[in-house]
Amino acid sequence: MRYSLRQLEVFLAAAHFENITRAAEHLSMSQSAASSSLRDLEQQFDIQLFDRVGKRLQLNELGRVLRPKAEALLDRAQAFERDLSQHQDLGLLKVGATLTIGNYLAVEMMASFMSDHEGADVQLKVANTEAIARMVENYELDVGLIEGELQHPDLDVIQWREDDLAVFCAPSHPWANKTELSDEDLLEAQWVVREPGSGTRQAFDRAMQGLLGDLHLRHELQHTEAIKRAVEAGLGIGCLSEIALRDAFKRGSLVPLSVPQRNFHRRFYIILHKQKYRGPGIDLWLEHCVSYTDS
Amino acid sequence: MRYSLRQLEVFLAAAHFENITRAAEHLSMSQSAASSSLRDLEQQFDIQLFDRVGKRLQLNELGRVLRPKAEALLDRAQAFERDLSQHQDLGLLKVGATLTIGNYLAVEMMASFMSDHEGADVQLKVANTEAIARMVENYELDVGLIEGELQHPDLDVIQWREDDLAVFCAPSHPWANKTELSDEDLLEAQWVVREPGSGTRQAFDRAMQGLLGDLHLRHELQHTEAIKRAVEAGLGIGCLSEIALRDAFKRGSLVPLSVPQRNFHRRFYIILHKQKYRGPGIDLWLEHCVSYTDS
DNA sequence: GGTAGTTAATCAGTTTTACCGATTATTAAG
DNA sequence: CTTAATAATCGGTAAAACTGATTAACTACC
Repeated sequence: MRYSLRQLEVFLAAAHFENITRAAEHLSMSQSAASSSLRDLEQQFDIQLFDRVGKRLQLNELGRVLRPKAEALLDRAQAFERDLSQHQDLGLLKVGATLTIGNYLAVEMMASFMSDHEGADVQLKVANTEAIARMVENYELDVGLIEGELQHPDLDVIQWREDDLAVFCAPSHPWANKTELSDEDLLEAQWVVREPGSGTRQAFDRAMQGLLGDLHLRHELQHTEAIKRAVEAGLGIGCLSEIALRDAFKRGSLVPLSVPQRNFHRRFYIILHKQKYRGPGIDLWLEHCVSYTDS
Repeated sequence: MRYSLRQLEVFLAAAHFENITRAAEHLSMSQSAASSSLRDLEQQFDIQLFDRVGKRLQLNELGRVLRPKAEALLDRAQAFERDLSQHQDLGLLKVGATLTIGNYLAVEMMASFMSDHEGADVQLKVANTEAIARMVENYELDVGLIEGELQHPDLDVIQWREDDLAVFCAPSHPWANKTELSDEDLLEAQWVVREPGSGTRQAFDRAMQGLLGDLHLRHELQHTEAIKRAVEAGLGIGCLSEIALRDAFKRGSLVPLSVPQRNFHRRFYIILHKQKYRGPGIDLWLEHCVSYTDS
């Protein structure tokens, strides 16, 4: 064996930071040790993993090819280390989710996952679809749960579950007892919706095709709870994922409105890096995602 | 990482022979080295992989559980070692090109390159000469294909192929059957040309030396196709690279005009970062550039 | 254009690790 | 009881990994 796991760690940290000094800090070693470790690795095989010009380190073609393989190998090595340690723990699972999923699904999923699997540890990161995808691509997250569609050569995108948006108003709103809204009603309404760029807004825009330019978008807010409170306060009617509204509907603090001629359906997706090693923790999480149904 | 690949090798050899001496021979090391290597591994994790009954080593329960995982890991490590030494893979090649080259040459070059070289992947970025040069300098692109001249201490600028601009008009234009344009004609004409800063415009300006201030530049457009449509519509006469006009001339939708006293010749260049590691992918691409002739 | 700040590489020196040869202890077989 | 086989251990050495300091090349800010 002409290389060591340590050299792999250095390589991957350097690839991640594109900076030897920070890589060394991250691995708790001196900058000179990291530098020579990387040099040794390259010399052993007479290759270059980085382009160097002055102070810059830039992962080159070969480095980009080798990185996923090294990442997978090191993940396996770490899984084996856990096996050796007998702490049959699954390791820390880093999950990313978009806002709606993170607030209304993922937190409970995390809780039930951790109670199902003694010793499991899940870390949740909430961000928008693009940020989640970037972090999964960059090995900063193990799994992503997203709303938006996505196409990426290095990522597996798995259809996960179905979701529907619901249009709703306050119980005191004049339409609270209306059986159905027509397109004319939609045009007349004062809307309180999520900001452009969010997955919920994308789905809303898609559902409103044809009317979009003529809607009265009175407020664009970044948080689902803020939208619910705004609608409760009578500022207009809203449109959010059903999962964010279930409690409010049950309590009666908000009232669903029927809009049968519009399609509010969408899908949630699970994303994973194709070349990442899927240890037992990830496998169990995927299983959990499939079997999980919120009660 | 609290263990080494070497320790894994020792563990596996010992598990195979159930005999440290043989295992040590097999790994070309002393018995004592093998013994302490195995002891270190067990001590690090405070585990026992073997039952020791007198002189005999017997793989125990835990050892039997861990052996297959260790085998799998070491196999992967060896596969990765092969990847490190052979690096036959071409990887993703990031190519930048200016507008004219990108639209009329590079796309077909990419396609034929990828069909010639199984497994090659080329990404194309279209931008102006300065932007391409900056990205090559910054290691964001592996190769640049540009029209403008360039002088840069960190970049290799290689002459690539010859190109000629052509002056042209609509078939319905009064000059469509004129054999030659004089300088007086050029001054009288209504011109539709590319915007300043573009490589095509640089070449045009150079060709028009001496007349430049007095030309009627009726329209300055950023896209070759827009210029062609403007000239077709009779808005004036144009000047673009022949490669952008070949189809239109063949179809007869535009007509070339002869301007023998002016030199419309120019060169295309390949640019590369001097200090960049030129892997097999880049080398193959350069070869492809030299040999490629559009049919 | 000069100056302070970053950064990767390098060097000299030290610590740690890996390894060897020799020895010892334990066991099984004769 | 002796002998052969073997794993563990010990002392010493060579290799490696690492550190701190320095250097050289670049960046960014005046």
